[in-house]
Amino acid sequence: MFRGVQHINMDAKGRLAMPARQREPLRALCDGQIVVTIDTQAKCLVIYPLPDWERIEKHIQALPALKQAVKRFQRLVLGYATDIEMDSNGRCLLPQPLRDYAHLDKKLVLVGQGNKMELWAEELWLAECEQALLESGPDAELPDELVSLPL
Amino acid sequence: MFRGVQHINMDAKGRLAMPARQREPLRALCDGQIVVTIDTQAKCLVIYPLPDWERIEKHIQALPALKQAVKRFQRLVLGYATDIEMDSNGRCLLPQPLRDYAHLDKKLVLVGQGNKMELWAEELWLAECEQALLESGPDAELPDELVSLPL
DNA sequence: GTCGAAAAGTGGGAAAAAGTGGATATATCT
DNA sequence: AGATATATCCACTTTTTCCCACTTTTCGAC
Repeated sequence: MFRGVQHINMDAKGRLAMPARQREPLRALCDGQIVVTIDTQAKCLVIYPLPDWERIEKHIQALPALKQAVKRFQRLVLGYATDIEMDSNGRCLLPQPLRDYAHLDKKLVLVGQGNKMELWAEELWLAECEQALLESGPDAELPDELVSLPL
Repeated sequence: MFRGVQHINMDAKGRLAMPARQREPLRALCDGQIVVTIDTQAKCLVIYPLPDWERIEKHIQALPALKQAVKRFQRLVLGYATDIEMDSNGRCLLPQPLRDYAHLDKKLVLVGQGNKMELWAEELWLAECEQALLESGPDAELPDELVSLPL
């Protein structure tokens, strides 16, 4: 399981070192084989262990492709999905198109989400946090699903 | 499986170098034998490994050809479908009619879609992305199939 | 608290592979 | 038969990949 918020750096070649905390889980789950794609709802990337992604990919491909909105969703999410492997130093090389989409430069934030991780440009992550706290904070009106959560 | 968004160049002779990432899959699946045809719903080309295309071709041919709309679909998709082989350098020569249909000039984008790939003029791809992000982005009303996706 | 060892993070460089352009040979058409 | 167009091959340049070495941090022991 992937947990925790970690600030990490991407080097000049576009390589990012997986934090030690996530390395062992990654080796165990997928031998360092991950798939990175985009989140269409936010300017960030999502990182799946390869076997998990393959299941999700099947779901997405099974959708009715004649609906224009569905087809476009498939194009983005399947299109950007990229196989990536950790090198011997535990680093991953992110292809330019993915970096561009999420506006990644040097300072990044890796956010555990249980079965997957999210990768943000630090600046965008801070903005997202702020916004999210407005919507989930003390003065917010929460949707029903949240109100009834057994925390 | 074909994955990832890759920006590539077509040279003056209309040749395009398959990115290294896709070459091994292509050699394994179809020994470099592919079929390229048009997507009737978007101004792009689709690239299939030959054996996959042969299955799809059968399906299309089996459709009721007396329906005008079906017949016309067949004409386009079967008509444009062209056998292409990678040369010794891993390059493919795209016939003029296919280039014309998708408005391909120098800068192209190759988009993996699992079992097939799409080939776009860079300019049109960017426009398509923008449109798709409007329809699947943060403010979009998503169709039910997408809302219920377990990502 | 400080020192030391080990692990994690970082940068750079050399070898290999991929991409690109051009040249020569082959086929086709007039 | 000549000329044009097409295809195949070769050679160079650029990029990518892989690996090594250094710095920094963390953890543990004294």
